[in-house]
Amino acid sequence: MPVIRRLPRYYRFLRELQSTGATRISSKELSTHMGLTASQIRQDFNCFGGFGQQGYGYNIASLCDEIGVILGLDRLHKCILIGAGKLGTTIATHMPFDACGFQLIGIFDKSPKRKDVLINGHQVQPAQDLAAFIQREHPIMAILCVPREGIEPLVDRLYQAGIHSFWNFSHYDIPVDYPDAVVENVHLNDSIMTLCYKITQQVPPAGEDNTTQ
Amino acid sequence: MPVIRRLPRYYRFLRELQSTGATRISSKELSTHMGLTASQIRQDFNCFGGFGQQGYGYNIASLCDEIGVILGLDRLHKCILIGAGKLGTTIATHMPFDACGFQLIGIFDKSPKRKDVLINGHQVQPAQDLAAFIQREHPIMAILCVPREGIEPLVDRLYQAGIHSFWNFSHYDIPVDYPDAVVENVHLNDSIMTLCYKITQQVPPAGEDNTTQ
DNA sequence: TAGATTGTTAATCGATTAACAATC
DNA sequence: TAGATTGTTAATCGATTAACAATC
Repeated sequence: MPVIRRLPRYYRFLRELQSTGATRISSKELSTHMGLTASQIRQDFNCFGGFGQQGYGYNIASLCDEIGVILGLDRLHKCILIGAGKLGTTIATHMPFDACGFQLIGIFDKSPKRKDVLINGHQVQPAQDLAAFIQREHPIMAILCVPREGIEPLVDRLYQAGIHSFWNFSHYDIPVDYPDAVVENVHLNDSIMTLCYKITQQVPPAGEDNTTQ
Repeated sequence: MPVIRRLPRYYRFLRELQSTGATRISSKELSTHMGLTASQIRQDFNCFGGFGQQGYGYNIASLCDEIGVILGLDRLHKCILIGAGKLGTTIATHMPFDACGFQLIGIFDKSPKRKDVLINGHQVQPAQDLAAFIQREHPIMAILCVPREGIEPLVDRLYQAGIHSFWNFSHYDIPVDYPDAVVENVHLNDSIMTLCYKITQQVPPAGEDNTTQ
């Protein structure tokens, strides 16, 4: 699982490298750029099968392709977006779905006022049509942009209807008691809070105890 | 370090709980809500000193406060934003800096055209004034919203000038070879890619091998 | 063939879990 | 006091690193 979390970084770096015209790289070289050990990199790539060649290293193009397949970037995944408010509209409009491997196939909002509003080519649909829509179109993920009060019953409904992957922007953590559900709780604040803490550690602290890590 | 990454989640959940009027919680109870073991929770809190009381549990309010202090949420950290384009303007306008423990004290852009444009009460300043400004005001973090080509020399300059913490939106990973630097490379795609992969795992895969994660 | 670099196994390190004594 | 629940130590588990044989 920590391996998987590193894959996107590998992917980005290798694509970047590829765009400079490079064709091969060794685990050693890669390790200096990524701040990991060569050993770990070889271990990582070998989790998914031997992509390298002894005495040569890794072919950047095919390595990229392999990682792309693992990450599911070689195909589009259908998704829906729920909550056509400010945040939802922004995401629906500005997120490069295709480039990210997604295809937005529907936007929903429970407010009748928002019905049929056109956002980025999609007519907002009423939330009560969700179950039927899901059964018909089989989207695989839901992007949640609803207020925190609405989130729990909504996730229940979606889960029942067959969506088990969520990208949640609601500023409320979806609890973990859905078996096999995949939830990415996206909180802007998360990063900021972590960063704050690290800053605190770095700057001479103002009188509180220096606990180890 | 994994402990620190869990703190924001603890914090959010406890605040949520607090708002419902609850005053105490045991590690056992907390564990069911958070999907962790009670043991781990006690271990986590004890990294920073004993916040609990035997036979009673934890006082939610004071636990929140303690975690808030650890995360640096009890005070404001000065920061600057660089790159007053579309993304930078959006962040400068919509990010709740205060609520996140930050205070935006300056916006910079290298383009003379953007000079003196007013964004959320801040006049855009020319990038060449950066060093002097940093020396005078001592911001602690820079939010980077510049195109990827510009990022490397910029980070060099900022680092020299005394900023060692970055929140980077440039869609290019800042390399890790600045000692003690704290970089949060924020890629929308990261989450999506990871999610893609997890979806892949979940959905019956279309003919590729089922490697053990 | 010699040099380079992978794939893979074993050793180390760190984080999580279990257990239980301390104590409210 | 008895019950509950923490703080803390020891045991387990998993991930990272080191080492080296396989092989291009």
